[in-house]
This record gives sequence, structure tokens and C-alpha cells, in this order.
Amino acid sequence: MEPTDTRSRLVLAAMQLFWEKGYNSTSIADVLQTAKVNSGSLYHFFPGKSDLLAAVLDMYHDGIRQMLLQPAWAGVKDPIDKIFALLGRYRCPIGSLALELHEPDEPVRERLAKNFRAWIDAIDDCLQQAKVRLPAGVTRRELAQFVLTTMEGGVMQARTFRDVSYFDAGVRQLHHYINGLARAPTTSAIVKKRQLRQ
Amino acid sequence: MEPTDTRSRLVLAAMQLFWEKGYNSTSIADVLQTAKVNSGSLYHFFPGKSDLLAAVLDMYHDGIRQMLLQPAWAGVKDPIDKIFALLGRYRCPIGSLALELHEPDEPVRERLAKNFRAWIDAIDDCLQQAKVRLPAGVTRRELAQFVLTTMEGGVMQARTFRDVSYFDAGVRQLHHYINGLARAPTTSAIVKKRQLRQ
DNA sequence: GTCTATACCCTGATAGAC
DNA sequence: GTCTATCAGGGTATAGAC
Repeated sequence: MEPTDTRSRLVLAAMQLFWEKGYNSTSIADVLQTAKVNSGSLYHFFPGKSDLLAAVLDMYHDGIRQMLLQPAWAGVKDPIDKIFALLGRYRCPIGSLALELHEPDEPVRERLAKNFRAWIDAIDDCLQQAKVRLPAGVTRRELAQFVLTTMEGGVMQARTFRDVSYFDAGVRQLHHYINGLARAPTTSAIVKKRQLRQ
Repeated sequence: MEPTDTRSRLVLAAMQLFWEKGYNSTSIADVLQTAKVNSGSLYHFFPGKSDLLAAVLDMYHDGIRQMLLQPAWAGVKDPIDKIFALLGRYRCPIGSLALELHEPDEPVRERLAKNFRAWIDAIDDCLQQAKVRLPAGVTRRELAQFVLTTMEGGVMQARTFRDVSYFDAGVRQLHHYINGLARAPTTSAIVKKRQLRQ
């Protein structure tokens, strides 16, 4: 398993192409050409195209911490800020794939869901850390899902209008919402005082 | 132009199939079979498949008031309630198409945007009617966009998780957000009093 | 405007030698 | 594990008589 063995080259090429052109518009031939691999080799590793997609989704999932969260959160302490650091940097690449596939086969669908869940978990963690600043009535998990909803919906609108500001506007609204919910970052001592006051 | 002329049958069949199976997974042959039309006739009316899609999108756009807004708003007076009546009933059929097409040609993209804009306009109208109940700082248009963002993002998540409750959860969060912004429905007299008080 | 037949291409996938 | 050559099928679109 060298850094550029055949299988890896295939998955990497597929990842890139699926991202750039979408799944349907990427042909096996495209992947072979980009990866500089021959047809026979691809089918040695993968039974078919959708298995290649599954491998790509696995790679996304496995890399989420190291490749996405860590760099986005470098130097960011406040958990709420972390959420928006994430939104500021990424437009969840999985989302485009998720809707492009109208009825994905089960292995693929599972992996899409697994990726979504990983994003929601990451945001949920942030909210958990900001727990004391959130009012009691807030369903944390649901709010975490809502962050992802905003991200996905924003991506879709931005793409259709060919204008990223639609994405930004969605994030701004979400920020407004969460700011309205959460108290400003404070030390736990101050928070406790506030809680007592209510 | 009878009610079931060839062209209409084609557009209607395409609309139905694009909705059920998606655009890519619907073949021309599928459309022909459903519409009970022959290949030659289709190409007499439409240069190609994407032109058929454009016609479908036009039909969606032209029907938005009569077929979507009117039935959803029957008996609903409060403008904020109208927004959620819409969300309660529809899952914006255009959204699925919008992301399925990774890079739609310009005529199609324009029509997708036009449809989105029509939805945003409808929601914007509601917000406009509820204007006095919204705080001054709210960017109305952006909030209207955000409603659509929630809708689209919710559709995507619900589909991936194969669970509509993800959509419902998004709507609930949005409701929570807007409730936090808007004052309760009141007569204009009371509203005026409140405004004076501030 | 409608019909049948069909061209033509690109797709995913396979065969089988090396 | 890798290579070349190739298949079978379905896709969009066309031809040309009626």
C-alpha cells in the first residue's frame, strides 16, 4: 500500500471528479483517464461504479476530523464560533451527491447518512459544550440537524442562482437565530449567576 | 389546443416522471410510453430532452399560484401561518431537480431560478403582510430566502435518512426562529399601541 | 403532425492473455 | 494485478414515408 497505489489513485480520482462533475456525469472512462489506470484494474478492485462511490464516501467519512474539523477549528475556542467556522469554510461536499442520486442503492445511501450523521455529531458536540448558554427548551440534536439543513439548503440555492451570497445569507440567518438562543460566551461563574437570577 | 393534446400530454408525463424517478433516470422512452406518444412527435415539439425539462419548469412556475398557494392558503388568514401552511403541505418539487442537475444548461438553470424566486416572492409577501410584527432589523427578503433554504435542506436530509421527520424538525426550528422574531398576531390597533410603547 | 424503423454513440462491464 | 480489445445494452436523436 504505497501512497499512490492503484486503488488509492482510483478513489482519489473518483472523489475529485464526482465533486467537479457530479456522479452521473462522471464516466468510468473519466475516472480511468484521471487515475491513469486501465479498465481491468478498476474492476479488479471494485465490482462496479457504485462501489467506487461507496469507497469515496468512506474516505470522506474517515477524513472528516483530520481534514475538515481540525483545520477549521484551529485557534477557535468558543463552541458556537466553531459551528460558524465550519459553515464559513465548507459547503458539505456530500450534499450535492446526496440529492444527485435520486434513489441510491442501500450501501451508498447508508454511507451518505453516515456522513451526514458525522457532521451532525460534530455540531452536536459544539452545542453540548455550549450547553449552559442554551435555554432549557432547546432540543440540541434537532438544532444540530438544523445547522446541516441550512448548509445543504444554502448550497442548493447558491448553485441555482450561481451566487454564493445566497449561502452566506442563510448562514447569517442561522447565526441570528442561534445568537438569539444562546447567551454570549461567558465564564461559567457568570453563567451561573445569570441562571440564578432567572 | 384541446385539454389532452400531444404536447400537453408530453409535458405532463415528463413532469410526473421527473418527479417520481428524477430527470436522469427518466428516459425519453419512458416519457413516450407514459404519454402514449411516438418519438417523432416528441421531437416535433421539442429539440431535445432538456427542452422538455424547460417546459416542465415553465408549467411549475405558471401553476404556482393556482395549484400551490391557493389550496394551501384556503382558510388561513394570518400571514405567518400561511408560510407554515406552505411548508406543511409541500416539499418544493423543484428542489430535487435543482441539485440533480449538476450543471444545467442556461435555459434550464434560468427556469430553476425563476421558480425559486417565485417561492421566495410568495413568502416575502407573507412577511410583508406581517411587517408590523417583525423587528426593524430583519432583512425581509433574506428571511424569505431562509424559509426556502430550510425547505430545500429539509427535503435533502429527509430523503437521505429516509425519514420525513428530519424535514419536520427543520420546519419546527424555523418556526421557533420566526416565532422568536415576530410578535403574536394582533389587531393593528394593539400593534400600534405596542409600537408606541417601545 | 404522426408514424416506424433505425442510426449512432457512450455507457458500464467483461474476456482472457500476460 | 495489469493490460488490450471488445461486448451488449440503453440512451438520445434522426430519417423519411404517410
